[in-house]
Amino acid sequence: MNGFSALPVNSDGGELPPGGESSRERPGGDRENFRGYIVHCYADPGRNRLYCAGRLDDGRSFAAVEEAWRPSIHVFEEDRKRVLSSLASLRFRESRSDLESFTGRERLLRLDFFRYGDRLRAADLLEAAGIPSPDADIKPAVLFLSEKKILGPVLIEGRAGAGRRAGVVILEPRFTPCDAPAVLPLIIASVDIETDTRDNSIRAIAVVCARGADMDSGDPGTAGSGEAPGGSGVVRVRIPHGAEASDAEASGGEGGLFFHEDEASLLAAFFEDIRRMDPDILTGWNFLDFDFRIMAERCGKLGVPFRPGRSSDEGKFFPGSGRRSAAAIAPGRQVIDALRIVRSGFQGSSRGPGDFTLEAVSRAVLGEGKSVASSGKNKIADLDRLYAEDPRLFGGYCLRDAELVLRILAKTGLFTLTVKRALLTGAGIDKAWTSVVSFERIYGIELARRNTAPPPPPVADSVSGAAGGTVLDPLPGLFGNVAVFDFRSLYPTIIRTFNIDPLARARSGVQGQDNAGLNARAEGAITAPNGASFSRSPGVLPSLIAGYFSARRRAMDEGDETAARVYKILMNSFYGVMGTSACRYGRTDLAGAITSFARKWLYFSRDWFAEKGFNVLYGDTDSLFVETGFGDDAASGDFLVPCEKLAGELNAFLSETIWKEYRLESFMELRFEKAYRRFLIPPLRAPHAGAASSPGGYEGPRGRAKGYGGYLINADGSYTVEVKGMEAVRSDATPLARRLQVELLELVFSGADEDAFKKKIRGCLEDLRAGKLDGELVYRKRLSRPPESYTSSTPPQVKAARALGWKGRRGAVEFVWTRTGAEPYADENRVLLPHSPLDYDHYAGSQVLPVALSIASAVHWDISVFFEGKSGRRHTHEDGQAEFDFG
DNA sequence: TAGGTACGAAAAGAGGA
DNA sequence: CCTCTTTTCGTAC
Repeated sequence: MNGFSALPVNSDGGELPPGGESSRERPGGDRENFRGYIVHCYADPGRNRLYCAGRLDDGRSFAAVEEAWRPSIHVFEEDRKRVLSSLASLRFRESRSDLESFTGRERLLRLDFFRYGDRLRAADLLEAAGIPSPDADIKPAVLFLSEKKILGPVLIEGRAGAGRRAGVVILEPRFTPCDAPAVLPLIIASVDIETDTRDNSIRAIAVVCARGADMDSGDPGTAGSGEAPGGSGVVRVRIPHGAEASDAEASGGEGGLFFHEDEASLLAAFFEDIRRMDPDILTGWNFLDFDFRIMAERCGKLGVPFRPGRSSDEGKFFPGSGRRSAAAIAPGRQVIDALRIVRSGFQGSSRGPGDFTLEAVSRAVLGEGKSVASSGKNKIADLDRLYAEDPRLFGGYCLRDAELVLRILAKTGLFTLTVKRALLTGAGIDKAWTSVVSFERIYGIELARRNTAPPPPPVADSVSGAAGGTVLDPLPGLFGNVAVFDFRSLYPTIIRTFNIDPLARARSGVQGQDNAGLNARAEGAITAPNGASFSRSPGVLPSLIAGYFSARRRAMDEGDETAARVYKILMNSFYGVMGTSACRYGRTDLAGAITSFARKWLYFSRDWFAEKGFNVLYGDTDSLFVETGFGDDAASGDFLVPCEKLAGELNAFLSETIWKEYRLESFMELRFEKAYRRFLIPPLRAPHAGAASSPGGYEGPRGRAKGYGGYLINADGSYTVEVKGMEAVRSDATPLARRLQVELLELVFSGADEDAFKKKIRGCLEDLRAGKLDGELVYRKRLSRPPESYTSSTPPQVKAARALGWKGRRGAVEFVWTRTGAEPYADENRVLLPHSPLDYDHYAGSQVLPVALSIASAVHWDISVFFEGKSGRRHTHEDGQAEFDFG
């Protein structure tokens, strides 16, 4: 069987003998057409087939059984001998592939396997032998979907029969990708379990279902009204020991509440609930790491089949380790953690809740807390008591928590956003937020369209260290009437303009540094400032981005904010994945090409403004802060016309330059963003910041990069203090420092004099020492690891966490600074703890005076009076700038 | 199973006087 | 006691 065969194998593998139980009797009637969305596609190696499960547009669920397709692996023809000897023990058919290799230079062989298990073994053997392959590491189900160019929505033609665990079973399916309907008729189930913390046994399970259509924040009839989407739910409670079984059972069934004598029957009944509700998505708060895991464990212990999925195959839980996060599989459905989605959703946009407990997020998002007010140990004690005394109410709380999760996902719009993103990338709903998987799925499909194989995965950790964004030297001081310009979607427009793309790089005719000498002969290639070269034939990424830009424009015209946001987030993720070896398309010089172009054009723009006589005060990656020279009488509108004119002139010059230098059409666009009446860049706070000198002579103190304050001119003529990077926006500064910084900036910006400024500081220091500000002195800081793992030093937050007895636990800790150092402020139940007397010297020296000094020095006011007579000592630099230390 | 780099501040810790 | 380096966190883009 092995050996080269000239016989082409068609992409359906139709000529191969069907695997598995091919002779099994086949139910189902005539061939029909269906339209739906694939929720989960996975291989069943034991039966040698693939399952695609999901939801049809008509609302029925389906499971399609693909038995004809056979998994393959591609290898390079030059490795043929080694391949054949490595895989001698396996059955496969070898043929010349009709795919082009990624570089376009090698020939590829295609190995078709009769059994999924053989393909798995082959992939392992190839890897062990160090033989590269474009696709051996990719799961068959992913290859199948890529090959068929399926992102999720599909037309299916096949023979239908009724299913036991899915609405329709489709046999001998043929798949064709199609457009998504306006709203997918998905069903989402939120699950919450309550356990006995002593043995992790389950006391109650609640499940609430909702239709995806009711999860859209844009629909005020459901989510906006405060009603739980969907509404109907079931909660099952195990009868507590000592409770009157008959009493409890008497209320069974009412309001979806059921009682069970034992945990096993409770679990079995829960899986029956899931089967009956037949959701496409299972979720919950911290669902993967807690609820799903516990259910899997308890089922194993009690001998109950763990069947959260659409097939009789059991679900699986893979615990996370190291960087790897936990994974949960419920065959035919998606498992997502609402906590993770909410966390990632708050990252980019507005400031989220302080922590991500269900209670805190409910309060922040829905404006209400959970039913059980306490947390931590009190919560456990309260729940224990409640369970023993009133199991019905206990079940009610459990159900309510499950409902809260759905309402949070609906209210924030995060469910809709997640589904839209999944639809766009083809990554499942569970992977919708992972940049690498999304990118690889999109790119894989585009390569399939071009009949091109992916590149072999990069060697681990080989990709890193490309230069990042460019920061222009900040000029410290207080300035007036500053215009802020920024490049719209800088990295995506650079990718589009300069054809920066993995495939275009591979096809540039020049490969990396080893062939750098060929650069001059690479006619027609585009060479980035970092030396990377790109073919001029349109790359995959630039085309994708062009498409996304126009789709985004359409979405905005139609008022679909969510869709517009999805396109933007997706485009912005492209740069990041190209800078990591976690992505098979990632290469250091790809990321470097983008940032080197960004640097070049940022400098270009800065110089253009400078030549026009403008003072460029600062800039970071894609922005420029320019002194306009306008007077304080210039209204918001007075900035608009001249600043947009400037941006327009620069854009024209930029286009002209890019055409002259590269013969390329520019998609870059500098825009006038906003104007500040006052703009303050503080000097560096670090010691010796002002002492630096260069051969050219003495240079003043450096300004602080990534930290500034501005007095934003609003359209109505009012002002807003905006702060970036400094204490006022840092969560690890005390509320005192945050408030004081904004107030001092407001003073300076609104024209107060030095005396008023000093008066404010004096008042603050006096109030501080009088104990009037004790409520604003609590630090809050996260521990990225459990306290016991800090060995090289003991930072204050770790000291406080240890005092709280934290073990194996991460998260935010609140502490105050006392005469004996950091001490915890409150316990897990938010009960205040006793602590030593507060160290006001510390707060004065670390929270009040640094904030005051950085603003004062930018304005050249001398506030040294506040440092004398304290524990600090005064030093004087050559330029007379004062600097202070504290003992 | 996993987006990136640039930057600043504060405190602890190391080493020297 | 001082200076210098390392560790850690949080942020800008």
